[in-house]
Amino acid sequence: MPSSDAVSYNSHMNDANLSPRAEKLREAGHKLTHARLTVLDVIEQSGGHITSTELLDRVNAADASIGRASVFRCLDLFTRLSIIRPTYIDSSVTPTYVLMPDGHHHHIICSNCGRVIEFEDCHLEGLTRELEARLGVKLTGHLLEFYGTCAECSGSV
Amino acid sequence: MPSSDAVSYNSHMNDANLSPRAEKLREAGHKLTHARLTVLDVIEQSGGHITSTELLDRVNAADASIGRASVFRCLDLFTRLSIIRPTYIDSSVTPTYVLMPDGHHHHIICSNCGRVIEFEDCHLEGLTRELEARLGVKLTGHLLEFYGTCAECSGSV
DNA sequence: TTAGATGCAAATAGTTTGCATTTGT
DNA sequence: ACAAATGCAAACTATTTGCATCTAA
Repeated sequence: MPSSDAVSYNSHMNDANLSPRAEKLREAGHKLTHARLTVLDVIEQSGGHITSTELLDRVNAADASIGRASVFRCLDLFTRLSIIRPTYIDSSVTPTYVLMPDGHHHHIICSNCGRVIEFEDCHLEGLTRELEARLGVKLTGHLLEFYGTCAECSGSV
Repeated sequence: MPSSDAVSYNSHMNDANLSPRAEKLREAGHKLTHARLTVLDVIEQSGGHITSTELLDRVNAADASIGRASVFRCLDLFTRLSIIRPTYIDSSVTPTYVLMPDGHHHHIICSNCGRVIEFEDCHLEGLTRELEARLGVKLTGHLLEFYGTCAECSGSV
C-alpha cells in the first residue's frame, strides 16, 4: 500500500460532534454520507423552514457536486424518519419542509402577508394520550398549523 | 327573440338548496359556475380527503367537458377561501386537499400503512385564544396532523 | 469488501399560462 | 351587456428513474 493517504474530504466526518439528527440517521441504519450531512446542515441553518427549490439552490452553492436527485432522496428519507415534514406555506407548487424538533412543529401562517410565526407551547400532550387510549394508535409527532392574520395585518399594532 | 328556450344545462342551478360552501363562494363575490359547483361536489363526496390527481379523474368522469386548468383554478380559489387546505399525506408530489369544515381539520396519519384517521375533538379553543391574546394575531382556522401508527399497525388489535 | 448511496441525464408527472369563447349575474 | 370564468393546448416546473460508479462502514 502506498503511504500517500488517499483521504476523501468529507468536512462533516470530524466525527464526534454529530448533530442529534445525524445520530438519528445513523441509528436508523443509514450511512452518514457527505450529501446527506450537507443537506441536513442546510436545512438546519435555514431556521427550520425551507422550500425544495431554496434547498436545491443552497445545497448547490455549498457543494455543486451534489446532484439534484440526491437532494430529493434526502428529503424523502428525512421525511420518513420524521426529521422534517412537508407542508404548503406559500406556493401550491413547491412544498416547504419544516424541521420537527422533538417530533413536533407549530406555526401560524398569515394569510394576508404570508409571514410564518412559530410558537413552542402546544399543550397537546393531553390530547395525544387521549387519542392513543381511545383509538389504540401510537403517536410519535404532530404538526399544527394555524391560519389567520398576524398582528400587523390585523391592525393590532 | 326566438321562443325556444336556449337554456344552459347546469344541474347545480336548482338554486335554493346550495351547500354552505357554495354560499361561501357567492358571498365572496365569485360566480357559481358549473365547473366550480361540480368540483366542490366531488370534493365533498370524497369524504374530505382527495388528491389533485383523483379529483381530476373524478371531475372528468362527472363531466368530461370540464378542463384540467379549471380544476386547478378551483383548488386555488377554494384554498384562498379556506374551504380546503392542501397537505402532504402519501406522496410528496401530489398534494391531498382536505375539507376544512368550520375552519378546522384534524387527522392521524399511519406512517406504516398510510391510513388516515380523522377525529373531531381537538380542544384547541383555549390555545387559539391564548395565542390571539399573546401574539396579537387573529386566527380563523387550523390543521392538526398527528403521525404514528394506527391500531392495526401498532399491534393493539 | 460490499451493500448502500451517489450523480447524471433523460423521462415523467403535475401545474400554469395565453387567449379566444362562453356564461352567470 | 359584460366582467368573470372557461377550455384548450402548449409551455413550464418539479420530481423521479435507471444505471454505472463510488464510498461509508
